[in-house]
Amino acid sequence: MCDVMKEKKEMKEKQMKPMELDASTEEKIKAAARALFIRKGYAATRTRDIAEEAGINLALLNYYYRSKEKLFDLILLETTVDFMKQLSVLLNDAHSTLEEKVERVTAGYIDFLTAEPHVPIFMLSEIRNHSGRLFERLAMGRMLKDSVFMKQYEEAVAQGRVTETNPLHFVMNLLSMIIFPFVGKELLQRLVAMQDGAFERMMQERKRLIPVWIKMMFSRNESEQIL
Amino acid sequence: MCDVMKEKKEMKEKQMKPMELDASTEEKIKAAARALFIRKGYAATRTRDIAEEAGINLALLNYYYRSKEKLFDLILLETTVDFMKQLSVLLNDAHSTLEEKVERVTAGYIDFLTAEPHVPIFMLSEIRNHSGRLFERLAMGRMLKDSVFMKQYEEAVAQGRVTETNPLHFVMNLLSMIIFPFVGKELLQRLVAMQDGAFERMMQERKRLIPVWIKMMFSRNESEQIL
DNA sequence: GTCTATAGGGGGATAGAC
DNA sequence: GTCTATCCCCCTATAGAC
Repeated sequence: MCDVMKEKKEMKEKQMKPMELDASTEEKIKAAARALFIRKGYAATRTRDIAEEAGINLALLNYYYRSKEKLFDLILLETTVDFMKQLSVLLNDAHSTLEEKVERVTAGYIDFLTAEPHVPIFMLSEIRNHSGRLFERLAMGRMLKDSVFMKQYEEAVAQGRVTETNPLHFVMNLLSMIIFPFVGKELLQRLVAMQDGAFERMMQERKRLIPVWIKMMFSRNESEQIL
Repeated sequence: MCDVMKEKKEMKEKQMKPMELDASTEEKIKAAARALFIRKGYAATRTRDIAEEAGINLALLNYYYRSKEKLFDLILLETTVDFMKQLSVLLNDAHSTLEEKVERVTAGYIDFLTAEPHVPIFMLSEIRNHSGRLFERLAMGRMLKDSVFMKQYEEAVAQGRVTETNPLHFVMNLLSMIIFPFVGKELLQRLVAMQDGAFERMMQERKRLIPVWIKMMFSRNESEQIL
């Protein structure tokens, strides 16, 4: 676990605060910071805005989180870990087939990104600047390699059910088709003239379509093409 | 044409500067600004850094471009227009087939993004904040709809050669598979343990693979599956 | 056109009262 | 724990000399 989260945890334990019904000041600050950082990025977010959004005073931000940067690191890390954990859980379900995993990853992330469309671009653009110190200890280097998904994929290749032997292309294509439309929404909506509702409807369609496309791309058994 | 570019053009014409072999001060500033804005974004880039990168004095930035924001608007607009024009030219070539267009878009953008990997995330994250005033006049709403590509796509649908009838899914999938790996590089490289050279090699592979995948996804004629 | 020097404002952080 | 007031640095922009 990294410094930021460790400090955070110790702080919590030391204070022994009881669970409250309405969010504690500490949580209100974090929620406000998360909303603003994710929407506008680190550099464009002012601590004064965070305080206002949280309905508290600026000084409290430093009281609880020491500095803007420490607060940001916490949020970037939590957001990324949550995002990866979601993927990890789905890829390591021992009771689902390869096809079912594709369906669940697709549906799960499309729902998540519909609710939180700014998360991927936030993660991807901020990791570029802050990754060095933050993600070294995360050790997700073997997350894909050691997954149940990977074992099933290798089986499918061995049995000749799948054509492409590099599983990274498979994962890349799956994540691309799921995530990119949300990242590129602004541009895609301008490329064609698209209403706001139309985009959301397309994304719901893609829950069904992406698994079919993936099967068409990688399955050797052509009779399985459903559409 | 928008204000930013118009002002720029008038400025140039008024001054009647002759073409020089080494870049003019004006161009040096713009080049430095482009490199920094694209790499770090608007808010995180300081005018002092731009001046230093350009090897000139800070005051000259304001002399030539009035303000940081005007300089930024110019660069965001130019970058976006260049990016879209590249696409527009390829999609409107009257002498290439649908399949050839897919191949050329793929190869063209993979080469471009290999050289300029930060461009898409820059465009996509900054358009979010600055789009309002900048892109209204660009009128790219009919760019796809009026293209040769679209006519060929509709023909292919009418002849039953293509399954998916919504061309936006087609374009979305193509652009997703091309662009997303560059946008998500940092995360993808951490998801698996990947060397630096490995990523570039995969992207070169994808020049060949993406057109094949697209054909598999959307072509009704299964015998065309080459791989 | 290009420089130095500086004005002017904004933003992160803290001191100290309550 | 929470507030007000304030410090101080840094950044953009400009005045004015050359």
